[in-house]
Amino acid sequence: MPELPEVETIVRELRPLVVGRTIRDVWFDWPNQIKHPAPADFAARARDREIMAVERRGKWVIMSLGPQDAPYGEPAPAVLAIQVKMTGQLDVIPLGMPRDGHVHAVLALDDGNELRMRDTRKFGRLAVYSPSEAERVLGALGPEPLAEAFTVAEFRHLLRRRKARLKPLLMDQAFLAGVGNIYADEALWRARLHPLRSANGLRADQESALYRALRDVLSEAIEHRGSSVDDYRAPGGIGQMQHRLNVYGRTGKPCPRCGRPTRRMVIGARSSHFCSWCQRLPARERTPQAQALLARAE
DNA sequence: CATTACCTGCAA
DNA sequence: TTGCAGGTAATG
Repeated sequence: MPELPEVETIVRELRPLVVGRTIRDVWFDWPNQIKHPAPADFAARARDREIMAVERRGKWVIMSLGPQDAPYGEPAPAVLAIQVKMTGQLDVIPLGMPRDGHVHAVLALDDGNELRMRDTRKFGRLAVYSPSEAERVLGALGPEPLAEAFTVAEFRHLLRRRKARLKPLLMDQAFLAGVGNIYADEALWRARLHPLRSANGLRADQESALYRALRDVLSEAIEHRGSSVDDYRAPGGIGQMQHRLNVYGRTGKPCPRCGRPTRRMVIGARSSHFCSWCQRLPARERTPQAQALLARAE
């Protein structure tokens, strides 16, 4: 399930394969995956544009497209934005290679290759935006946790304005861009914080620990090309970070730090994994709702 | 703020 | 055959 490190890996591996190429044709067979503009207009908006750059913003793959050079094309640049969500895979391979039934979008490039998205569950989305539309959509995202400009002081400030539980808050893309279920659980484990803790109830040293934990785990995951737990695969193959996860998907297994069992509980309709000992919830934060959730933990 | 729809594959 | 997995948009 691609989060920041997985999308970063996809972007790095895609970049040398598509930058400088021009999109010559567009095909798709599942219009629901076209987020913008209307599916009927999508191909015309994307066609005959050069891919100038490939970047990541949160969990989005962002391709800057040059102006259309076709006779009646738009003289303005555009942005191709792709969300791979749960099961999307991007590949650049020779045009016309056999497709299985899960390839639902293909961009033909001018070098005889195609950029294809394979997506079993069809949650992935493709959009072509004008630069100002892209700015609006991406502007709704929170800060990039690995950006140099993202300091512990800023993180502290953001945490103190929110009373929400840490787990759903870390996954809120408007709060912080790019963190999903895996790395939220892993960062909380590293920082020894219970997922139900309130953001504005942390001590200063705990705020710093969480900042460091987030940056460390995301950087380490990028070094290992992401976690291939289900369908995630970058253009260069699967990642290796799944072997280095300490709590995610390890329900019942011993905590690598203290040996006590890893527990799993449902918070905001998503599973959370945490150490029953290292990440205790202070008595002060054991509200009736928290107690009820904890009672249902495995 | 919490829940549901979107989807399919696969485990129970 | 049911239900769960989960990122995000949409809805209550």
